[in-house]
Formats: sequence, structure tokens, C-alpha cells
Amino acid sequence: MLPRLLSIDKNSDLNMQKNYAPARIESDAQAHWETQKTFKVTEDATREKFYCLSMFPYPSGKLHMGHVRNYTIGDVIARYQRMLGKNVLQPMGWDAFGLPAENAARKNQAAPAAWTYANIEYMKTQLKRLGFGYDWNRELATCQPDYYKWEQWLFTELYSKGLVYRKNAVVNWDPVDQTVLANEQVIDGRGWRSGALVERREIPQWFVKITDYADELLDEIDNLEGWPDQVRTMQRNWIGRSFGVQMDFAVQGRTNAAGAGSAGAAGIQDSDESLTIYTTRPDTLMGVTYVAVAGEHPLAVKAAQGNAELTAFIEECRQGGTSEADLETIEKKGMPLGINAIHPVSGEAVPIYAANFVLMSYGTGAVMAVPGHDERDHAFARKYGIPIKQVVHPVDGSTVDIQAAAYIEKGVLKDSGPFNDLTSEAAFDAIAEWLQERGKGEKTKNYRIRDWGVSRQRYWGTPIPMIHCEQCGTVPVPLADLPVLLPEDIVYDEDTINPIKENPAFSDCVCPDCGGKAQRETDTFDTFMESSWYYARYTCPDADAMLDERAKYWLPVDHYVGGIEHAVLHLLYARFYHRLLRDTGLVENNEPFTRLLTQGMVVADTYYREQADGSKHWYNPAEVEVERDEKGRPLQAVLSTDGQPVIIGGIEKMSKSKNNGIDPQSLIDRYGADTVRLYTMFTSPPDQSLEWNDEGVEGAYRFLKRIWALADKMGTDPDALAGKSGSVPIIFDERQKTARREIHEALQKANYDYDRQQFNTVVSACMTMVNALYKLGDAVGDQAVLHEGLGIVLRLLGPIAPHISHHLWSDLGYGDDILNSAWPVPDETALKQESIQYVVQVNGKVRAKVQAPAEADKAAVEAIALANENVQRFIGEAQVRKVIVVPNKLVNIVAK
RNA sequence: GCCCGGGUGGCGAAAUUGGUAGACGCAAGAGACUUAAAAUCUCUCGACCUUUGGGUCGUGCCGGUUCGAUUCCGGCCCCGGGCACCA
Repeated sequence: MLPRLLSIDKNSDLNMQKNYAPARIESDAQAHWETQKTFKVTEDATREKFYCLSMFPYPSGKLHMGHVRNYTIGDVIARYQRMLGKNVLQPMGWDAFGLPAENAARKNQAAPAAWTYANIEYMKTQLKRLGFGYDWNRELATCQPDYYKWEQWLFTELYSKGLVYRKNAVVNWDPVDQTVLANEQVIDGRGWRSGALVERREIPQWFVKITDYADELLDEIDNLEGWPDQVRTMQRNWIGRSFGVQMDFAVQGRTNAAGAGSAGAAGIQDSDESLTIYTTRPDTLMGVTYVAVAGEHPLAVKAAQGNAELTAFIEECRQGGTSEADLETIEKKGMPLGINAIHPVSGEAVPIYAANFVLMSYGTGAVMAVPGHDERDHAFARKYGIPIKQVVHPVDGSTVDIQAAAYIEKGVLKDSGPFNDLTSEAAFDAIAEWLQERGKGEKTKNYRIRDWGVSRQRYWGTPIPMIHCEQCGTVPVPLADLPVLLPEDIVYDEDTINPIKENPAFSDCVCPDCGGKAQRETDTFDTFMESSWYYARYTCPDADAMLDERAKYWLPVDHYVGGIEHAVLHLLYARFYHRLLRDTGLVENNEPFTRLLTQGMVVADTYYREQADGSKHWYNPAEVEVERDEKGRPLQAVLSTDGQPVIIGGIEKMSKSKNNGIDPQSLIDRYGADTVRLYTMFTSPPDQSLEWNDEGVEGAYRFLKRIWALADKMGTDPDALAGKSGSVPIIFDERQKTARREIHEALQKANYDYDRQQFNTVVSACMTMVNALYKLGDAVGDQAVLHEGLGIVLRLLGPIAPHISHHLWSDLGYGDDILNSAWPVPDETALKQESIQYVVQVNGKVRAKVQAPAEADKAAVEAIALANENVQRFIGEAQVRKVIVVPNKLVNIVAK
């Protein structure tokens, strides 16, 4: 089976044979895959399918290291599955809508579309240069009308099913630029361009009812066995189903105005209003000493009428960002409204406060506060001198100082009127029933997850296919009129905020129902809408429907790879969307992704100098030299150009803002794609963060050169390569047997690690093999082991460093195309050992290593261990109490 | 603030998941080859002690369970990710 090998004249192209020249090998291999259409796939009912997907990139300009890592992991899995014989689909496309295109357009005065398409073109050449095995026939970009048309269609379908609605929601408002800001554009509470203090403002927005699917999305997390526990836990917490009690507090008009100022408060009268709150701790109800409402709450708004101080406070509450992190970390402030809530059980009046940490859009915009048993309420009560009551006591009867700190554990109720001496658990039900009987409240299931707000007040996105007609109200755009095209040939300059807002050419339209004048919705979709179903569209990218029958062959995705930062939002929206597709009859299963690998971030050192204005100027690691002591600890870092020190800013995710990115392209140009792929796979396991290190890349390159040299070391004797000495099978000597055992043990390890996707140790196993092969010489037996071993190494490395593996495999005559070769399995006879090493411990400490025959039983192993001189020395005068023998591993002698 | 991870030599890591801590690689040191350098090859490489046989300590910190703990349990410290309009 070695015709090609025999025909090679090793001296004919000496340079190429002697030196590893990745550029040429890689372009040859890529040309081979291209002309053979190696990665083009179609549905084939006779073969097991495998759909391997990596999260598609945002076309930001060029690939970054995170992309390289993500796509290498995906490609390794895809190629491995292919070599196992499956019909593998691995597509690629572009998450093309988004804010950066608008920013770039503003800066470069070019249309976002042109910028995006240019980036796609360049990044595609980079992906090809890395040798990823994609079926490019299925490429898609989410900004293409034939893609977003179907998303618009689905939205109108959801509207007709009542799964879509419009309501007011809070946004970040820049009062100077008169525009909505993304959270990213709010820096320290100010607009990024104007520097103005950001305000919270409510505007009408479209929502999709993900809460209708909350139970299903939560319950089926249990079935996602191929997902990391970390992600499953995060999603469970995100959905955050809780069981609690919703109850009403009657509102009593003004009584005491303590601290509420004086002016104008007299206008408020007794009312029969009430406010509704939700709590997961009804057992603490008797400890309520105040109630807090959002600044926008009708009660607060009403109380503020004519009250300048309260009006000013409510105004202050509107300032700052809308993100949860902002709201939770701001200084908690409040102001009494001068009205009281009536405790539903005790009838006691407790003050109602407006508070800056209560948001109108979350829950009911009002919370009951129990300072004794909630940390935040406790801090607030201390600040405003509100009483702190203890109503829950530890079960063990111990006492706690409730004035010093909140007691948040469950326990036994005291000072709770009719509920005294009940446990928290019993009180939950008792209080709920008490309220229910009196029509004041009921047990409720609540979710932390909120409906998905999909409106964005931006240009570069999918137009929301809705029309506002004065006669007919809101009317969805009918399928025949889809897609609602986003105009791409628009003018963009520094002052452009949004070319489709206040643009009659876009917004003026005719009502599909009455034919009268109407206005288009000018908001666009959240880009998560596009990324929530792209995996399905890849199966039938040219379908004249959202999806066709092909989706049923390929879905679900068997393996999905992407960043851990998508653990909740993207992955939850995609799970939700898949169910929407299912309930529209487009897919047949419940979950989109069977197995998930969340890859860690690529991180690197950061360096900066403080500027005069207090800001930081970040220097790229390539511009900095680090001085180290003899142990390699960094002493200081200096800028190469001026030799002056820079501050070492610690290790952070590679990013533009910290300027600590390493451009993959320069590494590919210098070392080739295989080295970059190998390095990223070897340095860290896929799910951990990867710390960048230039010398490590050099090491990966060195390893590939060693393999290249090994190929050169292999002779051409056809008998040796066939495992024969003349016509007789080779009898291996001890040294050769040892080499074979090392190789097959490493193979066993590599296969185990391929299966659990720990690719760094797959590479380690390959290195171990190569080290063993380097010890072999020219003897016939050595050559046979070398030939066998290198064949194994090439196939193990095939998915990781595909170009060199492809080249050597065919060049050395192992076969035609390595992708079509059989995956290697360990040879049992090579693994067999006559004697086994046991570690002998005395009282848990290693004291000796002994050899025992492989067939020795426990008693025999024990005897051999006890016979050891060092073991006897440590037993000394003590009595042997117990001997533990772990087969094939260890003996522990317990002596006292 | 809340939720989720992580912490092992000078560095990245490994330990088939309760059984030899540090595989594999980087950096460093020594040697071989070379006129020389680079490249390549070989060896050493956790800390401390040592009579050179070996011994003691060591996986962020404190405690516990166990014949035996990087691994399990309780408490703490530090670092990172996500927090709904970055993608």
C-alpha cells in the first residue's frame, strides 16, 4: 500500500523536504479542499449527520484572537466527527447588523452597509487562510433582505398569535443629543458623545412574550445534558421562577409629614387607592415598617404635585443608567411621600417612600420593606431612621442583634399576631391563606425574566414590520409586502443620528388595511433577533420560506461552540426562538443545541500611562518590554520607543479599549495557520481563559518542525513500513516494545481527551508520542514503530493542524486523503505489561515503588510491598493495622 | 449589589474525577554540533534540609471528613465573566 512513497525521490526537492514551509503546504491543502469541494454537504438519509456550529462573528473589520480560538475549536470538532465517518455540516456567516457599523460610518462618512460588506469580504479571506472546513455555499449575512424578510414575517405571525405587544419601557436618554443610548454608550452616567447626564425615559416599544415560555424554558434545562452546568445554572437563575405572595396595601391619605417637607402637601386627600406588591418572603410580613415605590409610580407622581422637594427628588431618580448593575450599586436614596400604606394584617399605617432603586418597569413598581430580614431594607431603614422589627427568630432559639444586621435566614415567627410560633415555611402558607380569604392577596408564581424588548431606536438593523394607521391602529405588514427594506444607500456623517428617523421617504406609507395614509415603525429589531435563528437558516439558506424540509434533517445542532459571555442572553433567546419556530410548524424538536461548549476568553497583559486629564492611555503589549528578575517575575515594564516605564494593568480580555489585542494575521503570516491553531488548542483547555504568550507560539511552531523532521527520519524500506522483516513479521525488542507501549498509551489518552474535548492534552499526548519516536533509530523494528507511530500522530493532529497532516499523510504514502482515513485505536497487545509498578505508602506517605507481576493478586502485592526495605524502616516498631491495595496502582499500609 | 466561574512551580498547564502532585510545553541553566551565531539534539529544573540513602514542607487562606484530599464538606480572601440597548 505504499506506491507513492516508493516513487518519492527524497533529493529532488531538497529544500522543501528539509524545511517546514507552512505557507506552501497550507495553500496547497486549501486548494485541494476547494477543488475537491471537500466540505460541501447535502442531506443524506443513509449516514449519521453531525451539525457542528460556531457562533458567527460580527464583521467588525478583522478577525481577533477570540474568533481564531472559537473557530479552531469548532473546526477540530467538525473534522474529528468527519474522520469518525459522519455527514458533517459546518457553516459560517455574519451577524451583520449592529451598533459598531453606525459608529464606523459616522467616523468614516461611509454607509454602514458598505463598511459591513467590505469587512465581511476581508474576514472571509482570513477564515479561508486558517483552513476552516466550512461549507461556504451556505454563507449568510443577517443584513441581507432575503434573510431578515423571514424574521419580519415571523414577527407578524407572532403578532397575530398575540405573542407580541407594545408598551412603554425605560431607555437611556441623552438630553443633549436627543437620542436613546445603548448601555455601552453610557459612561459614568453620562452620554459618551455629549457628556450630558443621562436620564431614564419611557417610550413605547415592542415586546415578545418570552414569559409565556418561561416554565418550559426553565423545566427543559434539566434535559440539556450536553450543556455545561455553569450555563444551565445561569439560565435557571436568569429565568428565576419564584413562588411568593402578591398582596394589596390600602393607601391612606396624608397623616404625618415627617421629613416630607411642608409646602403644598395639604392638597393630598384620603383615597381608596391601593398598591400591589409581590414578595417571596410573606413570612416576614409582620416585620414590614415601610413601603417603597418607584419615582414614576402614580402615587409618587401624585404626591409630588405641589411638593417641590419631592418633585426634585423624583427628578433625581430619573438620572443615571438603566442597567441592573447601575441600579443595584447606586447609593440607595428615598423620600417619604407623606402618605401611608395600611398593613393588610395589622392595620398599622406604615410610611410610603419613593426610592431610587425601585423601577416602575420591574414587577409592580412597589415593594414591601422588612428591614429586620432584608439587607437592603435594613441599610435603607438605618439611613432614614425607620424602625427595624424582628419577627423571625433562629430555630435553635439563639438571639440576634436585629438593629446591627438583618437576619435573612428562615426561622420561627414571633411578634406576628395570629402567626406566632409558626415556622417560616408554615407561615408562608398561613399568611397566604389569611390574605386570600379576605381578598387581599394570593399565592403567585413570579419570574425574574421579563418579556423581551426588541425595539431599538437605531438605523442599522431589521426594520420592524409594523404600520401605524390613524384609522386602523397598528397593522402588520403583509407577507406580500415583505421585506420592509432598510435603505442602504444613505448618507452618513459625524452628525448623523439615524437616517430612517424623521425621514418621510422611509416612514410614509399606505395602510395595508384601509389604503389610507400611514406611518411605518422606524425602530429596528434588537440584533439578538437575527442571531436567534441563523443556525436554522444555514440548513436551507436559499429557501423561499423561513425554513424548509432540510431543516428537519439537520436540526438540532449537534454541537455549538461559542463564548461564555453568551451563556444567558443569546443562548436563552435562541432556545426561545426555536420554540417559536416549532410552534409555527417549521422545526420538529424542542431544543436547538444538543451539546454546547462555552469557550473561555483570550486574555493578555495590559499596559497604560495616566494622562493629564486622569484618563488612561493603553499601550499594546507589542510596544512594551517587560524586565524580569531571575525567577521570571516582572519587575517593571517600559515602552520600547522611549524607555520610560508604563504601568502594568493586569491581565484582561483582549479588547480594543484596552489595546491588548494580538493580531492573528501577523502570526499566520509568520508561522502559518497550523501553528496558530495548534497554539490556541494546546495552551489552555477550551473552556478556560487563554493567556497570550508569544514564546508559546514559537513552541508550537517548533513541535510542527519536529514532526516534519521525523518524516524525514523515516526510511523507505517497504518491509519495515509494513511491519515486516523480510517476509516474517517483526519481533520487537524490549526498547521497541516500550516505545510502542508509550505510543498506544498516549493514543488511549488522546482518544479519551478527544471525546471529552480537552484538546490541550490531546496535543500533549501527541508530543509524548513524538518524543518517543525521536528515540528510535534505523533498525527495521525501529522503522516499523516509527511508521506506525507517525501515522497515529498525523491522524490525531489532523483536526488540529490539518494542513501539515494532510500533506505528510499523502506525501509519505499513508493514504489518499487523511480526512477519509480510519481513526486510530490503541492496540491491546502493545498496551500489555508483564509487571506493574505499585506505589507503596505507609500511613498515607509514599515510601517506595515496587514491581509486581501483572497477574499478582492482592495478597501477593501486599507481600511484595511489605518486603520492601524502606517500607519496613517506616513501619518500624508499629503494628500493621490495615493494608489497602488499589489494583494496578497503590498499596497503603496503616501502622500504629 | 446579585448570579456564575476560577485560584496548583518563574509561566501556561496535567492529574481518566478520593489513590505517586506538577505529565506536556514555555522560560532558565548545562552540554553536544558549529570558525561563530542561529537552528537542532541531549540533560537538569517546586521549596528547604541532607550523612546523596533519603527526609520535611508544598495545590489561595483557616478548619473538618478519610487509611489517603488539588479532588468531598463548612467558613473566608483575591481575580475574572454576565446583569436584559456591546455582540
